[in-house]
Amino acid sequence: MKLSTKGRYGVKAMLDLALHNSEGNISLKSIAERQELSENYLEQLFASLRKAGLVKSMRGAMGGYVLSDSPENITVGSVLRALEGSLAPVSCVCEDVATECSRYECCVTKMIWEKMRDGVNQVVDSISLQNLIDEYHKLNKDEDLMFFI
Amino acid sequence: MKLSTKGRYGVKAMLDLALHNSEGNISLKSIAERQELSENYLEQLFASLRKAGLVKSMRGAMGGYVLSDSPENITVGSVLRALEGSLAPVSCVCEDVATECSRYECCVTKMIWEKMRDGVNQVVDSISLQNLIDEYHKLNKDEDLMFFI
DNA sequence: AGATATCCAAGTAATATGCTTGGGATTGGA
DNA sequence: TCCAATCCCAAGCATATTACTTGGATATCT
Repeated sequence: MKLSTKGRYGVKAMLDLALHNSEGNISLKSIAERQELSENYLEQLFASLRKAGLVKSMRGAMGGYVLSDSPENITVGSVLRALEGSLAPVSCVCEDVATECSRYECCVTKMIWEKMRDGVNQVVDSISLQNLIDEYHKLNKDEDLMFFI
Repeated sequence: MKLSTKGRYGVKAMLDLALHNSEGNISLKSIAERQELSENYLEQLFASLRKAGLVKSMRGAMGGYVLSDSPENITVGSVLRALEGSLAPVSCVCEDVATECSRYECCVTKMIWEKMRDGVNQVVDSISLQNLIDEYHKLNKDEDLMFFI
């Protein structure tokens, strides 16, 4: 039950963006270089993040992305769900597009999947980008690399 | 971040086994028929469950499987981990074989994955097969089908 | 005009999933 | 003693998913 690279890269990229939040538009090129990710692949991730309203984009020279809201108001959960879809462990209890199941009402195991879904959501919704920034500065107190995350 | 069919089928099959716990050896054939699963595929799942010590097997005619312990003492978590491996969302925080990472000590996002892992484990380890049996009887109070789960 | 960006749609190699197939070994009963 | 039922084991395999790459179009600043 692993996250795909979309979720992992997406959180990294969003934290990178948050750490450079005051510097205006941030290009995917610079994020890709700092985090050692494929720029073209990041494009796809940021298309989803933009559609989810988490980032705003500016095209052209000096263009790039900025967070749509302050880091305190963007949770890891919203980033992950924007990129991975529902974090439910089975599709029948997805918040977005729960797949139909004939015995939905009498399914015993459904209770498990719902609790797992809620447990995961509770964790990721309680972590904001600001929490990650704070953690970052705590870990990198001396050497301020602003680099690998 | 979905479970594979191994985890889903495995929980269903283990609940089926628990519901027939008093009837001696239960063949995969009968479980496969009741739950509409592939018998051959179930063989693979039960190989893992047996290695994990969750079921005991008896070969030959009248053979089959029984739970190794009472349903109260077998958790959904142990079943899922036996079949899916660690439920950690990324491999660097797997309990079993965490993959190496050069920046393990200074990784900011690691905190997220650990919390997700712990959150999921807490949920699934708090649900026993007996809890599912109780739930089953509650939902099927009138018609006692002993069939679909 | 031209460099630097985002945007968008396909294409693709590698990997994982969800089984099936084909055997072998063990056991209980006729 | 034989045979049917069962677990056990290793491979094979079609399909789907993943993790990108490629090739372009469009917008913006200098």
